[in-house]
Amino acid sequence: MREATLRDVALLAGVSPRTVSNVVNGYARVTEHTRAKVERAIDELGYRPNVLARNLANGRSGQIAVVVPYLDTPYFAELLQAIIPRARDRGYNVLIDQTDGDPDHERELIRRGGRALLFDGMIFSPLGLAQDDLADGDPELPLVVLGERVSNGVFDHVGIDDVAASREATAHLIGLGRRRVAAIGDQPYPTGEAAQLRTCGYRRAHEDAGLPVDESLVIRTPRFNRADGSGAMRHLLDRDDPPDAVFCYSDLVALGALHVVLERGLRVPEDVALIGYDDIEEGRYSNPPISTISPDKVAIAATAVDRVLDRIGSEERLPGIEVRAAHRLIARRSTVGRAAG
Amino acid sequence: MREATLRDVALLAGVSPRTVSNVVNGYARVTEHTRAKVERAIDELGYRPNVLARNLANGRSGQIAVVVPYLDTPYFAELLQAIIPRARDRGYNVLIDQTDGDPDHERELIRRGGRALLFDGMIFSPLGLAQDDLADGDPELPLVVLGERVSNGVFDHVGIDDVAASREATAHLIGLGRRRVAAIGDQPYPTGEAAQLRTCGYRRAHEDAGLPVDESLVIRTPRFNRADGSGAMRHLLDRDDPPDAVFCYSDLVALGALHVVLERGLRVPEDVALIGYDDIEEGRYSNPPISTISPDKVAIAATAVDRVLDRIGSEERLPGIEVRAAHRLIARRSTVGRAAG
DNA sequence: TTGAAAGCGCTAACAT
DNA sequence: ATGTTAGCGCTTTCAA
Repeated sequence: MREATLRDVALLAGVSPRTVSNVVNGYARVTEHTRAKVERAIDELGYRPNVLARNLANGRSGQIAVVVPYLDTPYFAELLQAIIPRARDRGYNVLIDQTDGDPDHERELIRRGGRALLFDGMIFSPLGLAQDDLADGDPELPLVVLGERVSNGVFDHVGIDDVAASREATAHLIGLGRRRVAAIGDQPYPTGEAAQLRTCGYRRAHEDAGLPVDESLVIRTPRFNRADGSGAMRHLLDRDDPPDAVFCYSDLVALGALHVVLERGLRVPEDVALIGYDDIEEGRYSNPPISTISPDKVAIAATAVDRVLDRIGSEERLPGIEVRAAHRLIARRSTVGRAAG
Repeated sequence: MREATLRDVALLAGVSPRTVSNVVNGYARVTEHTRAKVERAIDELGYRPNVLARNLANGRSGQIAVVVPYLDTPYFAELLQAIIPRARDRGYNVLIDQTDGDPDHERELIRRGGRALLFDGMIFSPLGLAQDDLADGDPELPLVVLGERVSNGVFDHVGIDDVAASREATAHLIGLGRRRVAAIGDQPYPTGEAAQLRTCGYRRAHEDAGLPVDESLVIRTPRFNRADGSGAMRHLLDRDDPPDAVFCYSDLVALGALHVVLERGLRVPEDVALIGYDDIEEGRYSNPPISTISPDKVAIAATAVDRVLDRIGSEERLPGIEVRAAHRLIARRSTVGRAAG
């Protein structure tokens, strides 16, 4: 049997479609009597509004896109887990896209190529695109950028203070008496902005302590994953003068590095102390658990969702704002040893 | 400026909307000449079809829902990473939903409550719903169920042979000379079907080897996560007669268990051998890496997507089929020690 | 092969 | 407070 339409309900209840619409959407005031009649008709027919028709009439899809480089990166998975319910609470569905860091794919998305109108706004964690590329996006698209970029006044940006956090992480290692602190995860201009900010914080911490930076201890990696961490760590341990501590630009990098250090029969943190970034659950269960920079993911998710929906709901084009979420350093056994319990 | 519509293109090209539609969709035959004219007009106006309108006219959303209990479970994240591109290749978007294993939420989804018509089909990994509950779903909804269930002839089911895989995993431990093999992850009827199949395989392996099952070594856990693995392992190690090997019903459980074993100063695999299930990347980087049952995730994803889209495309209601994907046992250091390299 | 026109089911401006 | 009605932009039947 055909699905009941709003019109069917109106006919059965003996009112106009307009009134049914009012009841369904909670608009305007409707007499208690009328409302009851309409609701009875809705139940009787098992009426469910057709989202597709509503979308067309509204010119809105009721969906936001969340674009991340990799879905199986725990940090993004944890972030998504916070974003989805937040959006749902506000009546929005989330469309997830992974780009694999492909610049063309990313560019197409912010231009709303292809699937135009499928989403009303976007939360975007760019990887392959440089700051300037973001300017080419569809200026009508309500956009919140996650991560390390700096807002250019057009879109919003939500993230933690990467320089400060990296400085703290590095200072933590130096404060533990380490003198040869390596960094794994630097990336070249122009796309590796997140990485560059972290390297900047790493340098600042050295300056603060009056220590020189041994440039050969700053290792570049293509991504922030376990394999990159392992590879870089192997390289570092093959040296005649290996580091006694490493600041890793993600927890995955730290876990990859940890794997290699233990494999070589070295001890963590006695021989090499390790600190990561992101505070993913996996880092709390590794052996030893890894110290890390913990960004307030729930705040980041909530802010990003609220802001993109505000933009969608607003008539005027809102100016881009910059939001800094909180972060804190969590010291675990990979830096402080048994002292961390 | 307003977005160009199909009508605008038709006007400019001097043809009817019908013809433009034919060109855009590659339908029917269109004269080379007409097509060229239309295409020129499309370029000139920067015309992009309005997906919302198309959806309404077609009565299709062009989206499939993928419903998983938890997005931040690496197994699901890895599966999704395979599902999304496959669906995209076939012109479909993926809508991701997480249920937290909430039975009501799951029930609502398979009934297409609320957001009816938002998706044309669904790939569903149930957790809170029992086999019988699935029968209440909207029978019109093209549905592919993932995991352990058995198809009831209405929907499709894609998964590996859990009993066989669990039997292999347990046999692997027994074959290594272990005699007190525990199992972590059993769950009670009626919802814990996946778990029960694994327990069944565990028992079979004992029968095969002529060993009795010590029922007190079969530990129930609410979920399959790290914390459950840790808790259960603590419980087992507190006994006077702890096990010398553990079959864990997921890699996360195994990682949680591993954490506890090492924390107590015991050795893996010398004191306790551990094997997991799912072959998530994390298990390859733990120390030691964990042995596991590796399901063919790419095949599972591809089969599920293809099947649900076939159902969507088909006029008649297809009968439910049962698809078994391949799996294999991967022996790593958590069971075979240094021998695994 | 192409045109004309009737929906798809809902929203909202306008009217009462 | 409720009814009337004209779209939203596309697809597709029916005619030509």
